[in-house]
Amino acid sequence: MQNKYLQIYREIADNIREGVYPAQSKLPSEHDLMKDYDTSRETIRKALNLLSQNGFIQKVQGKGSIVLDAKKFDFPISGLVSFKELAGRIGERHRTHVEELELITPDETISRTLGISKGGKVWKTYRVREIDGERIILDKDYFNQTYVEKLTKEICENSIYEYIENELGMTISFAKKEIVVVEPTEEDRRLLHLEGFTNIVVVKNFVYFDDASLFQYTESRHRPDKFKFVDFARRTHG
Amino acid sequence: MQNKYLQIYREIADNIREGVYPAQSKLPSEHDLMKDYDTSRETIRKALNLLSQNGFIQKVQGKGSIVLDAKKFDFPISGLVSFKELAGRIGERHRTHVEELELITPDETISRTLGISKGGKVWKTYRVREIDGERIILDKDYFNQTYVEKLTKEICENSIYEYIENELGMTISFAKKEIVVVEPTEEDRRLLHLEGFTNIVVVKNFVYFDDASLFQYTESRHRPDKFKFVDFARRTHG
DNA sequence: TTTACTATCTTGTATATACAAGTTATAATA
DNA sequence: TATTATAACTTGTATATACAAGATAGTAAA
Repeated sequence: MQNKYLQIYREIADNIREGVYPAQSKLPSEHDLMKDYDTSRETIRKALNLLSQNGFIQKVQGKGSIVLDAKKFDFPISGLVSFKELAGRIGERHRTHVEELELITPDETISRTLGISKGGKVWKTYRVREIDGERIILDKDYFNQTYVEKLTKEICENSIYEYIENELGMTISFAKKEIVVVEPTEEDRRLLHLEGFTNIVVVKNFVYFDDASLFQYTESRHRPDKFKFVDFARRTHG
Repeated sequence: MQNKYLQIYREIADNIREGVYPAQSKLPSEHDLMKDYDTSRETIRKALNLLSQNGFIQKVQGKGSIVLDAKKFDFPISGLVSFKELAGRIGERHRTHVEELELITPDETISRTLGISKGGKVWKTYRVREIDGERIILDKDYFNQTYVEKLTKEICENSIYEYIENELGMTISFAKKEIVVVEPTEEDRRLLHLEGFTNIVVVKNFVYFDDASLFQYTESRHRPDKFKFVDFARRTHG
């Protein structure tokens, strides 16, 4: 048995996704949910606040919790999900080609970004994501070897995040992302199908564990016509 | 006097931005903050959770709250801020050209996106954002007249959000965003400086009030070389 | 009919308590 | 010395209470 409030969050989130609570309708009141789940109001409120943060509902004082349109969930790359999780969601035919995999002594740039000390090593892997026969995304990943000791081609073909979380037992927690548009390099042109494209979308990812240690830097290089980023943002007042 | 927890949040956030709590250091424990702010632990925890959500700190059970690198705050367009707020932050010389402003009967597409009923009207405005003498962004805004009755050139040149929040007294609450890359239209080429660019970054914004009513649809069209989007994402487990 | 009030329902804020669980430093033990 | 156990300190979860504040429906008064 786990967290009560997380369980309630997931149950209500599923209900919203499945249309049990349709968009524009209202959730039961906190008082009613208390009785439904046999718990305290604060626990219900924790679950509702999670739903609000993640764009499922909008709480209005005095009225209730309004269900928002959950189209949010054909999200391509917002949030922090692995390509495998993503591909599973969109349900397309996809393949991953591991183009490079080696343990390197990092150059100045990578050393600084990942905070590698003298003599420290880094796992580097280039992976091309193919969807419906087209090579669309080039993922350039760098892992601090202090945290990820060994990588294999099999792990890279499946899911590195799955390996890290399930095998190594680490908890991936948060990331800072940066999206820019640049001209493709020779490398991009060699590895991706870029005929006729003069720009490429670069998503830089700095990924951290639970304890705020930075373990991964990734550059995800997308063909512009297949790129889409969806986000949910709340306005902070003051 | 306002919210205690919001005040505490802002005070600690400012302290982090100003380096009073440097990156990688730890905040005082919840117990100590309780005493500092003469409040209860739950109130402190509300403030800390806000800081965590917004990428200021990482909480680690048993250890404390680790301060993260607050570079987050040279953000160009993540979150939900107006161009005026943004430009104020980056402190560059900017100008806004109001290219179009009229009350229209919306076409099918706009009607459907904004949920306009028969006979309903929409304020449409095109604004070009000039930074350091270059016309870089084209903002195409559509406002449901039900919520925004009247717009003037002066309001559009200053800040529509400021007008809505301060004059109309409405609370802008959240938005769904979508980022894609497309080929520029003739209109883009006419209004922006696009010599040599074959792509344009389109940020679609669906903006909602407090009570979950959709009042604005915006297409922000950016010259790709000047575009940058920064985001902070937490991984949701399960 | 219209207006104003009131009771009631909703969510928001602040506080207090209890215990669970993870971390760390210290002291006791082998 | 090295290991183990303990105590103290940290954050996490769950509960209960009280009151504030916004929304709504019904009632009473003008």
